[in-house]
Amino acid sequence: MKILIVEDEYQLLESMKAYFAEAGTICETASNYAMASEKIALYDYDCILLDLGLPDGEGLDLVRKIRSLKKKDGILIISARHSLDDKLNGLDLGADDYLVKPFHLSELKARVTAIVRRKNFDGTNEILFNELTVDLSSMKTAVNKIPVVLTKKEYDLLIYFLSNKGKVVSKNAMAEHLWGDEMDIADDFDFIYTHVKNLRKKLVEAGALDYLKSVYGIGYKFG
Amino acid sequence: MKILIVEDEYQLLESMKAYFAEAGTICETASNYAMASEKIALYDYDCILLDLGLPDGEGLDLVRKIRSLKKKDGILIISARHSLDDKLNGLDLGADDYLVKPFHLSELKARVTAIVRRKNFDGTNEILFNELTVDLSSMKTAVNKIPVVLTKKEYDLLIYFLSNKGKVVSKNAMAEHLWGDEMDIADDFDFIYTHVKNLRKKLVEAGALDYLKSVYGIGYKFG
DNA sequence: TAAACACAATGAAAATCCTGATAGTAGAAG
DNA sequence: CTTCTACTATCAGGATTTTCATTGTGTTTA
Repeated sequence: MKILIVEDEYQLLESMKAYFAEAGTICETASNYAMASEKIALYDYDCILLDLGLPDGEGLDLVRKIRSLKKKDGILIISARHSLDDKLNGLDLGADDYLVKPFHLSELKARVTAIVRRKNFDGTNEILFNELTVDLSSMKTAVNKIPVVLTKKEYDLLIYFLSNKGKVVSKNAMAEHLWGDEMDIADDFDFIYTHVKNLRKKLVEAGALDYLKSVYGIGYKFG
Repeated sequence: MKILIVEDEYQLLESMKAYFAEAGTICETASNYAMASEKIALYDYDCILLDLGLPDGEGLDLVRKIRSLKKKDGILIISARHSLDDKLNGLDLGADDYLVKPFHLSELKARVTAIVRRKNFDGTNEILFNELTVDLSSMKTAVNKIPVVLTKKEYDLLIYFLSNKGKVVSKNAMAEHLWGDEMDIADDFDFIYTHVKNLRKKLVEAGALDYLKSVYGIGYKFG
């Protein structure tokens, strides 16, 4: 999972980042309107955590912008303002949820998880695909009800494939989502092959069909 | 693969037929209860797509009939009715899945594929053509019982030719079937020649006759 | 019929992908 | 702190897929 945190208070930004990173989420950050705007235009995120009180621009404009770009990133608005107006405005413009400062990091995470879950999988916390089952809340995977133990990367990979079922995903996009922008796009993606191989092997050995087709020169297509 | 489509709406019937035929599936059709009943009694299908709203009989009776004949055809019920009763009834009587109108053809196809896959899970599903044998469940090919090792594309190609035996297949259709949406608009089919060549070579070297005729300006004809 | 053209087949080479072995790393356990 | 273990990354090989250049074959036209 990959999120963008837009927040100008340095301390808070760092805590949020640390909290999510701890849980294995790829975090990118922006501390002002301009940076946020740029990153949003360039990348896709599972969820954008957006503080409305930015120094150089109106946060709600970002919401408008994201939706006008037809992007499907989840949006969680964070604000110190208690005004009902802002909240309604945000939701009207297409934000998915709203959180008022101060808040507990655990609540923040719960809401982000909820948004991502809703966005990708219709609110159920289980993904079903033929003989394959993935329980998002417990992060357990199974083939025909028989548990399969996946590593973090394998699990992330599987989730990514499942949430892009039927679509061709490029290795660039995969790297982008699973490793964030620490990784140079021009690098080669040998390590992806290995994770794909391991994931495939575990699923097939557990009795699943191999739904993953490689698309020569581009990436993969699942389902 | 061979399916029977039972549907009284002419337009829908034709679209479904076209969609499956394009993918190399053999399609037979019936537009009323009587025709369906007759075909079902006479032939075996991998899957029967059954619309419940027939003019001259109750579709669920067909399900009952198929099962009482101990036939193992897969059954996918299609209906405009949302009622849970119908769904449960159908599944109780032995249907394999249920689809409510309106639906996307892609979903229909996915469900049919799933049914057929389930049905053939441990049964050996073999295609036989003279000295040629293809085991679909294990994806193994043989000439006169002697195994021939094919690559994925070669295998796909062979299956496509076999399921369109006797018919002329265009290179466009081949590309569509073997590469689908993974490939952008293809203006160049050079790679098909290569795969055809490799497949031919392997089969002929294994002792099979060359059943593949090229059709100038269009594509190929197998058998 | 011969020439001109379009399509098909071929072999070789390049690009990409898969696999197994191996080494580095981080966290858990002792 | 050290060892153990599981995970991730890297690498080299071989396999697969695609591209390319060339040659061969069928079709049309003069």
